[in-house]
Amino acid sequence: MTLELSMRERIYAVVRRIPRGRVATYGQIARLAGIDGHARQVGYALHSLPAESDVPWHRVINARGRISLPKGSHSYLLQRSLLEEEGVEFDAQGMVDLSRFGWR
DNA sequence: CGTATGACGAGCC
DNA sequence: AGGCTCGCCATAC
Repeated sequence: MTLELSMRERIYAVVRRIPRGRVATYGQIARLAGIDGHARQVGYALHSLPAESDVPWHRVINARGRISLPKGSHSYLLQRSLLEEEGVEFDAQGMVDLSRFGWR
């Protein structure tokens, strides 16, 4: 077995630690996974995640507190409803207050 | 192996 | 406020 987890596995491991009702940013995930500066790779890893994964991909949003998906797309709506089910609130502009819902 | 791509981010206009 | 540029760097092809 490999001594070093692949970048993807490290990313998933961190995302799995995000508690219910909280959100984290791509950059934050990269930092916690020990790959600071790889925010884009975090997005790439989540994008290629199988649908039946146990990774809570919906709890990851961008640094501006917004969902990084085309507004109105199927994925956007899914992510938003999953978060709202957990109690995360969105303002009129589809933005989440990271000071209230951000994972410390 | 070179080029394009992207669920990002910070900065500038 | 909103949009554009540029740096970033693993992946895809």
